[in-house]
Amino acid sequence: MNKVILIGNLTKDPELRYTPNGVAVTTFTLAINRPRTNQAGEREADFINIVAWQKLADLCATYLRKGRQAAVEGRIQTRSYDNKEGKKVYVTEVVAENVQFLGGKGGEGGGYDPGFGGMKPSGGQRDEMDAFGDPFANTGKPINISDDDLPF
Amino acid sequence: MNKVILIGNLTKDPELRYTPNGVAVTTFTLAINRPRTNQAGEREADFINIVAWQKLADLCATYLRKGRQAAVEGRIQTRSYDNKEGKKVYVTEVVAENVQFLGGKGGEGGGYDPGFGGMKPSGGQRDEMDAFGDPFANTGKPINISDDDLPF
Amino acid sequence: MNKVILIGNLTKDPELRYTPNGVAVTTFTLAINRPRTNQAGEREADFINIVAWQKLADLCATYLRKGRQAAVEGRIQTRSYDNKEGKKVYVTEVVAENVQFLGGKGGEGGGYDPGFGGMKPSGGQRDEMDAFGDPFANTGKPINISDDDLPF
Amino acid sequence: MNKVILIGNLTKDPELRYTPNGVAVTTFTLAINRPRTNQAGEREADFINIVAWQKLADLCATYLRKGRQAAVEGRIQTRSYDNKEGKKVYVTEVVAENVQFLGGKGGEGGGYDPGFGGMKPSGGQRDEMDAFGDPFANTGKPINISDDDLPF
DNA sequence: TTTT
DNA sequence: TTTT
Repeated sequence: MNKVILIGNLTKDPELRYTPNGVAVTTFTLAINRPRTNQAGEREADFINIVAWQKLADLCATYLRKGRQAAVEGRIQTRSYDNKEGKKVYVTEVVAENVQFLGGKGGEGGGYDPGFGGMKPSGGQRDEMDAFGDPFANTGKPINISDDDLPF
Repeated sequence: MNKVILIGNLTKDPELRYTPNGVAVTTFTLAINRPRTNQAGEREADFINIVAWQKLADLCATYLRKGRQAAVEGRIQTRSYDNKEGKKVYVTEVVAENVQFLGGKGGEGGGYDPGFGGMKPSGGQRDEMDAFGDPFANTGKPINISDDDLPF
Repeated sequence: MNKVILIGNLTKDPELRYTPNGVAVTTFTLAINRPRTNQAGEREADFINIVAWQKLADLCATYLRKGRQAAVEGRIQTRSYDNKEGKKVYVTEVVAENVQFLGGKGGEGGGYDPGFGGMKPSGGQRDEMDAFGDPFANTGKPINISDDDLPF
Repeated sequence: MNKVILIGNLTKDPELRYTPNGVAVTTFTLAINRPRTNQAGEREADFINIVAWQKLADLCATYLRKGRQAAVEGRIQTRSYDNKEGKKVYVTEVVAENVQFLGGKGGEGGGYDPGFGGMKPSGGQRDEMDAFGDPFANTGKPINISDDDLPF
């Protein structure tokens, strides 16, 4: 059993990308305020990285924005990848299995314009992107997720 | 809301240590098998680091051993600390709020002998340890947990 | 382990009452829409009864209203009581341990006026109520909760 | 969101039955000890009814027995049916989505012999049972579950 | 109607 | 007896 349930607010707009095989992945971070203040009397938060795949990736990219509140059900996942120095980096994140969009404290709200990074490639576009060598090139920010990481 | 529920098996014996102020902390890792095999047809597991504090730290150190099965209820926590190169390292772990010891696939079972590293310092011993300069010295393995990290 | 996490909307205003000993209890029902339609193609909901005690009872009575959305963390409880025909009635409900008030799709919103039923009795008032014979009399709707049911 | 996670022990052997259309349903009750004693100093337990369907119903009927320990993940469901006096009866139960069989404190253990009530009807047998008028007749204990209650 |  |  590996169950996680979180309610928090997005620290930034979600980022939708595609694996080399064209599978949609969106990532975002939830800020969750701790119930108690720390010893210095300050409110702290945990910042938890979330990964959503496929149809759920599309929904998150469409409906979530910075500041919005969401409930995420999923599981904790540990991965490792080799960074540019060839050193193994260990990552812990939550793979979303279900996301509920809540009323939220707002964010800048408004329409949905994912820009280029969020554009869902059709089959043709996807091929072109693959030809590009780097399917993550559209955002400039690799997330070190490959098709080996597909959780299905 | 930040809720985690895990059932898994310990990868190693738990490690009980003390903060400079003498607060008990035990850490261990749960291996949780993924329900599905990956694309190569292999069974994979997630390895999740758990931290327990105070009385729960003592219980975990007493009753858990490598291979034993446990159910952990807690919350995900993100921390950062500066490593020896002065670089910020980000850590994600689960702070246990409740642990249930399950029948488990065994482990080597048997008595409880934590050795020196697991010895609970009395007030006097604790003072001596503090005088030692490094309360983590007893294990030789700092876990980069300080009294600032107390979750209570 | 007995953990429940729910997000839903209140079917009615919460009801705040007091046990004979003057302990605050509030009850309400969450409607939670099922993810899938049934075989007839209709959307269905589950209606789950929640009980909150003491300070949490007060908070729920203050901040929740019909239609508002809330996240409830708690545990399932089974109780039985004898109805007026002397027959044992079995009840399953969720005892709230934590409630988060979400933005919600509205409700009629607005100010907080619990009326008499929600008035927290001071010590003196409480005595008078006890003298009344039935501490639930203020609502006219006994909920068959006694001081034996206190979960603490 | 409607999530339940339980770890408890079966009060009796599970009961496997079939809907009129031949869908497997197994029901059992988990006893979950409360963490604290009540005001009289006694240990109490909650008794929670679980329903599993289809393949999971078969697995539960095969692997669970009175006394065995199990972890159940699922959701709370409310149903109503009309009893023999034509009165609406409200039922709250947990629909299992995943069940993990734990080591458990035993039960009488041993082989698997479901007897007649647990016999999975082949297509032909199922037809005969349907012809019987009451698919629940094999146990003599209707559970008031019909094909309308299928959660899929 | 209850389990360890 | 039900909510959005």
